[in-house]
Amino acid sequence: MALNRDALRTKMTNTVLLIEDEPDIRDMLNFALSRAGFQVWESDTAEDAMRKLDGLLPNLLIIDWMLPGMSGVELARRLRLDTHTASLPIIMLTARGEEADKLKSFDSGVDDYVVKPFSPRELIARVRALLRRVGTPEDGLLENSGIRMDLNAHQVTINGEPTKLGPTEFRLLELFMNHPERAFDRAQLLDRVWGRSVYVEERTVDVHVLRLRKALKPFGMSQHIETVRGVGYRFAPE
Amino acid sequence: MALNRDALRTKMTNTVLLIEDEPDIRDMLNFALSRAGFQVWESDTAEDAMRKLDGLLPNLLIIDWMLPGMSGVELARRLRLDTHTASLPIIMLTARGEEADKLKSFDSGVDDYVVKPFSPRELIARVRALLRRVGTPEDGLLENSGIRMDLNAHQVTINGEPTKLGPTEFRLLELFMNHPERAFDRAQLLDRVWGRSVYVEERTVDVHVLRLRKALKPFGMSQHIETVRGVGYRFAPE
DNA sequence: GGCCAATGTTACAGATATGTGACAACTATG
DNA sequence: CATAGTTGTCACATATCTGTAACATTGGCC
Repeated sequence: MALNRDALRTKMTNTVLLIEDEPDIRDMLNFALSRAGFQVWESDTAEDAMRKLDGLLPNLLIIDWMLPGMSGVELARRLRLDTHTASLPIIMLTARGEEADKLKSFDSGVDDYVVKPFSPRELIARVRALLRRVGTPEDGLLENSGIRMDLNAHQVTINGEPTKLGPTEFRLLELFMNHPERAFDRAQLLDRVWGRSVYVEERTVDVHVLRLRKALKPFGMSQHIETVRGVGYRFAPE
Repeated sequence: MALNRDALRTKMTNTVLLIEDEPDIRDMLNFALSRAGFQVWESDTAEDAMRKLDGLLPNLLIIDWMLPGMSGVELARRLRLDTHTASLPIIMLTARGEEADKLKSFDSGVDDYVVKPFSPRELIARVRALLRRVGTPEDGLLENSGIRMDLNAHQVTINGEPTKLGPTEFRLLELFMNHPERAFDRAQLLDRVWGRSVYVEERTVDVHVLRLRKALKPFGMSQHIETVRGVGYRFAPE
């Protein structure tokens, strides 16, 4: 848990795709969002937005209800149908305050709804609340050189194939993958994998490194655990 | 073995805990929520709510800003600090429309915010949107890998064949299927399946996992409940 | 090459964790 | 208040992990 908090804090900045045709509002929101630490992409039409969403996905969408061409609601509806974009958090922006609109909006799978005129600070608060709720997708995931550790599921997969690791080997690999390249001596490994209060022989580390290598061997990944002669061991990415 | 009555409260699909001191509003919301298919629990103070949350958790909280004694914001803040309740979705309800309040509210970890007077339909739409975002199924149907749970009917079918599960096994499977892949340790399972006010041995979890596996066995589904050695258990989809 | 220290490897016995069956107490319900 | 079902614990059986020591191999240095 404490780990997750840290992971969130150091997470790279969240990206927001802002889909709004009125330049004034777009600029104002871009300014406010940027100042709040978000990276902002802009689109002035639904069509342009869909093109942008073909590639790397943003963390959240802000969509204006009224857009030239395809409407915001229609865009939201379509995004929900596509598995690639289905789980993107969406906040809808609109000038109309009628309840029917809100309900239609929610029905199309929108996560939140803000009525113009609104305060940028409130919008940002809602953006933050939604991102907090969604969590960053790769949270709790360690990946490097085809080795993936899902810390929540407590599972390791190599090129998609699940692998079985003993508890100690799991923690050992976790440490290595958290600090790729870095070499640890045996004392450090004992400290960080076994814990401070336990006394075990330093050579025991060697045995567990061997066991970890054995587990990675069938996938041809054992060479990633390198020996640093006279020092200890390190994880070597591709 | 002093069992807390609260812990025995049966929980059906999509339970909402409504924390509101004004009887009129409470009744109105209870009516609207019930008609929308939610099971509603009520509290008229933050203190009572906290007591209720010691047992099995509802799916969502609706908290009034103004409460006698501990305020709604303070309650939200406290719930966020406790890992047991930290991830509960919260909607804050308030008569004040001032922006500062909203921001304070969001800062305390609230997911959404609705200003009185509001339309019950909008509130329900927001409840649904939030539950959808969190991953709670709206229709009370959980399905994965051929196992289907009807949370309303309290019934499990595997590939169409009905199965009988004890109450505890049912809640256990419900938790697992709500969080596929994720590994839970025994303390977490006790917390979330038994409720935190109950004290039972950790090994008791093992026995119920065994019983759950036995129930799934005739359908060849027992391998979906995986042991994570040194940690606990997890649900593994196909 | 020969030597030494560092590391790789194996085997194993003890320690831990988990699976399982039995049972008595408890609950709900009619 | 009797019955059928459920619950939590325990004791014992298995399965898996752990640390160590002994021996094998490697790498560097003279």
